[in-house]
Amino acid sequence: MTKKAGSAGGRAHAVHRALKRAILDQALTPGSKLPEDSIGERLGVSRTLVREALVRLSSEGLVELRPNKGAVVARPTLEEGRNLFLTRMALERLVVETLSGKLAEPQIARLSDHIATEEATTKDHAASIRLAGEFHTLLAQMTENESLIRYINELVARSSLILTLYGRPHSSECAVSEHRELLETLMAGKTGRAIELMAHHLESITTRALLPSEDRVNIQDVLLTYAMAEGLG
Amino acid sequence: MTKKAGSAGGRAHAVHRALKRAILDQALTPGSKLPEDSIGERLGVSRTLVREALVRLSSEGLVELRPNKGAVVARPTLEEGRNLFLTRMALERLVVETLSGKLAEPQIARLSDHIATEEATTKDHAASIRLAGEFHTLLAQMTENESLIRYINELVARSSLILTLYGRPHSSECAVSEHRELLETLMAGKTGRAIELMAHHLESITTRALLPSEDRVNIQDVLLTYAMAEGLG
DNA sequence: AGGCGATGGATTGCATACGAAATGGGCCTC
DNA sequence: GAGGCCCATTTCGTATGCAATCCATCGCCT
Repeated sequence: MTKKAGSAGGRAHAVHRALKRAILDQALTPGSKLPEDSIGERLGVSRTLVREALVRLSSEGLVELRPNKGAVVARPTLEEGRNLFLTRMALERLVVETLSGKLAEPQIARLSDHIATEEATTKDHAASIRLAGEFHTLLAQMTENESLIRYINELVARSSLILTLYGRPHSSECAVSEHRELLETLMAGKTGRAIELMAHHLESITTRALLPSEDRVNIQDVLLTYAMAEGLG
Repeated sequence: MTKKAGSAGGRAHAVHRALKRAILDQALTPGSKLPEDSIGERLGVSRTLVREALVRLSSEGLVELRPNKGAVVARPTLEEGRNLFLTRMALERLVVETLSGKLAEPQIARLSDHIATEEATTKDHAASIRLAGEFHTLLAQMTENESLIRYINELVARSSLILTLYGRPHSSECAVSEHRELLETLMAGKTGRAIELMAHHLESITTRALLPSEDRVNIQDVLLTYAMAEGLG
């Protein structure tokens, strides 16, 4: 009865989820080639389904589709990164406005639990990035605003990409304490303050993680570019 | 040298553009079936390309992909519509903030020209909806913020869908005078005022066009829902 | 010896083919 | 005469095959 493979929605969606997860886990890093053949072979599906998944991923901005030249994991520029966080800020503001003073008890519990998990995860760098992102998508989902949820999901995913590219290795990209503080402010219904917190929170990421080490970041970027050109990966 | 068919990017993109345009022009109205075979036959391409285009369109929220049941032009609910305008407001606010006091001369000319065209187009209802939308996408493009541009484009497109579904037939959905006033406020660099204007402008649409005829709209919505459930379409 | 054009392998672009699910109509039964 | 079941048709889901493109390598000509 039950279909054998990974959950619902047809195998095309399964491929999409697999690739997306691989990218967000940094198993596939920005710039990686994504040949239809090898992926299909590895996942046990035909190129057709891989192609469909790649189209979806490109719509989400996670992969770049270069005509006749194959797909690669997206490699956002630093400026695209800054613009992305600007956009994200505008939408997260709406999330906060929508949720302020309106969180129900189970929602609060869920968020609090999640923050606890974040606090407990200090070792694994990649995991803490993922958890930090999930906190924001969790908030978004509670707005029950479909388009808002979709866009926040996309932006959070791409933010991960950007942080893996330009983020400082050992800075706390998303300070967990700021998540807790935000939650408490939302519960108290202090909308204005919550907006400030969220703005500060996201601005911290861009300034703390992205901009301050501008020269270092540029070096890394340039080196990676040349490495790719030389076929080193 | 030059490829024969409709501009660049491969035929899949051509199919995508064709369908998108057809939907926005209301040649294909919400709920219309979109069978892969007939579309492919009509456009002279195979189902493969049509499928790819439909996947893209579903990513943009313009078509709904029902597994094993075919694709239809999206039919947003009234609540989705309201949420969508909320989201759009948050992003248009960012557009206005970014552009206020920073418009260059050629940009101003371009916008002014466009508004003139809008003013001259009072007869054709569908065309005036399209032009009003284009004004907003034009503004967005001037921010040069890639993600912002993409999302505004999507939201404007879906807004058209919603207006064709729930809009009052003869109300001016997007008052042109408000566009002109907004432009002048942006030129003057009065950011706060510009934000107010944009908010009022979009709120006008939701309240003037969507909400006031709530009973009429609800009847239609409810009836359609039941019709669908009964297989009438 | 160095640059330039040809050639072969790999990979994408697109179409077609085949199996599976849903939909609609006809026939049989009650 | 009405209702339900079965089959035919239509449309989707997926795989596969062929032509076109690109990239790298090698050979050739200057």
